[in-house]
Amino acid sequence: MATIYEVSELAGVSLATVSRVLNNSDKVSPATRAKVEAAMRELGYRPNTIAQSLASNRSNSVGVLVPELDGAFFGIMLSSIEDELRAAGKHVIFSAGHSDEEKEKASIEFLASRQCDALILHVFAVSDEYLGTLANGPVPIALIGRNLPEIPGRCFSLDNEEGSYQATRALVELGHRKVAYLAGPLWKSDARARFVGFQRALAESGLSFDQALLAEGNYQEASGKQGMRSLLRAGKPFTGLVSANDEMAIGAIEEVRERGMVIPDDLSIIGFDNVFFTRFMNPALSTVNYPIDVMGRMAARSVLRDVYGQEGLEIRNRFEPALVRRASVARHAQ
Amino acid sequence: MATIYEVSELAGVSLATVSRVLNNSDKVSPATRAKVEAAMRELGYRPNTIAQSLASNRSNSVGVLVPELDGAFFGIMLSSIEDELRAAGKHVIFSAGHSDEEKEKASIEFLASRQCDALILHVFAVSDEYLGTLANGPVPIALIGRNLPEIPGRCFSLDNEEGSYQATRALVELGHRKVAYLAGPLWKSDARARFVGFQRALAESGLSFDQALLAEGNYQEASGKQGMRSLLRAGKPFTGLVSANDEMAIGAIEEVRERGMVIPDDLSIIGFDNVFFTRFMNPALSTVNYPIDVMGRMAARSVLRDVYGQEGLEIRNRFEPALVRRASVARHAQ
DNA sequence: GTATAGAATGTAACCGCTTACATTCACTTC
DNA sequence: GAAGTGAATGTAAGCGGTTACATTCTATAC
Repeated sequence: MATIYEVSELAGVSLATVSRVLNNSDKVSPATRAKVEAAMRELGYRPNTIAQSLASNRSNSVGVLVPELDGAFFGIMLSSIEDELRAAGKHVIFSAGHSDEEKEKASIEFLASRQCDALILHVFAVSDEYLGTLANGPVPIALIGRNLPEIPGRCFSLDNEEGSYQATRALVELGHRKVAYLAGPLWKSDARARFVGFQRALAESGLSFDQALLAEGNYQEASGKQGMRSLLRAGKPFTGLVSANDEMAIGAIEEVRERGMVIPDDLSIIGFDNVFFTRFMNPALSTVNYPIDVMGRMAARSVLRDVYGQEGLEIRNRFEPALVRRASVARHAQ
Repeated sequence: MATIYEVSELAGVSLATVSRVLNNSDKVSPATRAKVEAAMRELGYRPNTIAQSLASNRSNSVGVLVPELDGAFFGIMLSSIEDELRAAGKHVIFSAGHSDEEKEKASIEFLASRQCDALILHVFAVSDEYLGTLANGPVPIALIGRNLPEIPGRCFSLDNEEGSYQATRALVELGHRKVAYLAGPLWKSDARARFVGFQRALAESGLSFDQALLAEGNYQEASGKQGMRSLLRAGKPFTGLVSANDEMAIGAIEEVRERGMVIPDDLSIIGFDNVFFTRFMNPALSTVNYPIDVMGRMAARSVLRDVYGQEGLEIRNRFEPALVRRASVARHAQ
């Protein structure tokens, strides 16, 4: 691989001049620029990004941490982040935190040790305090699905409470008076917010919340199935179910089916997140849309703006959920 | 951030010695090693990976190119690759090729310009010739879902023909005599192989292949729906459908449903790939398992072995598909 | 014609590490 | 006791760029 030195030789200029045309900065006369570019072409020269990084103290890489690399939900986000950053000539290093505090910290360590210029994190397990000190450290961070007062401009979140409020309202308006709730892990802030929205909708409709109609899961399919089993076993009748996310809703549906109940005739179900395969289900699952793709894109833009000094980027920080009505809910005959 | 120089000062040794304990190579006396380690700890020293890369001419990063970053299928692969490589202290740079020749080439260019030590590619659009010259270039590549004679040890593939052969046989054995085929884009080698397996199973069962029962799609949902529409419109009756992948099968199912037909009573359907949500469908989709996760892992290991000199890794190159029987197929009453 | 300013280009130090080679030093060996 | 040996450590030259500062050159003003 040719180096900048060889290019300078061939073009008959100094290293500095070649570097200047490379960074098309400063003033280089059109004539020398042309000479240098010709030399680069002739040698098939491509800058060594590692050397550039070392000299400029900028790696042009941003680290992205998500709970899981697979999974319907995060793939979308990864995709939009990569798309946006790649277009700006930056590259992305991904890592998975597996919703475990130690693993999340280890991954952050790992990414930081990789000289990332910035980190985009979708984490739950680490504390606000930890994130606070991290945010005050040398490498800037952006947060998806979480708010940190220290860096309001680089936090991107959805109004989770509003989302399940809408979902619950939809069920109530269809005549459901007994509505169960399948909660996410309540130590996670978003799971709590979603639960609050559910309760608020109930209260506003003059319905009381019944502890026996609550089950807590971990956002995964199996826990949804198990949650539904415990709800049914409790014996309190209900005609609607609001699930804190789509995956648990799927688990719940499996359980319901195994008992010979049919959806939505015997039970109306509504999920949250609008992961892509909810459309494919039969009946298609009603859910609440979570615009994770644009949120990822916005986070990417915020680092483009704050870290790389790019200007004129359109950025939004707060997002509104939107109800997606499909066949898994039906009117309840009073 | 502390540098190796400060560590050497504090420990009272030379730069080289610090570097030696860092790479725990060579012989360093236990005493000096301890001194150095203490100094590193005291300074909170962490090596600058960029500088290491520049000096050692090794970036410790491997580039991974997939058609799409989102999507049920590739997420699994990304996940296992990251897992395996991360455990070895390497990091992964992902990029998407979008099954487009120019974009795939651009992504490969991009990854190579990032000084990746190796590339793991899941590509279709670029030619064998292009891959051949790439493989002879300076950066080693590994291929998933494709074979290149130049690098047999770093190609990882599934016997696609066998997979659809099995799927088709399964339908035939259930009494289906009229079986339609929803092909992938036939310019892709795997789509062709799958189609061949279908034809072979038919021939072996003494059934003739009817051109009117063939539709070609692009592996995406919408094309499956459209393919099914054209099959139905053609008017030739059939009781079974083999789809070249699961996503198209989903599209086909939508179309079928809209016409009031029920699966599997009116039509038995079988897909290919066993993407995770096939389980969630109702009825659950029969399919052919594609062990993309272990294939990704194996590709990662092959670069660990060939590029980073790691030994004792268990590696397999060829994989066998396996039929997954679920509720979307039923016996056809003769 | 000389002084002077500003644009274009060059010089060289540095980024933080690796590594070939040189040096030191404590033991053996005869 | 001199010479030889090998392990531990040090020296210094890169790796391929960036960039502050110095230098050269040209055009303008007087």
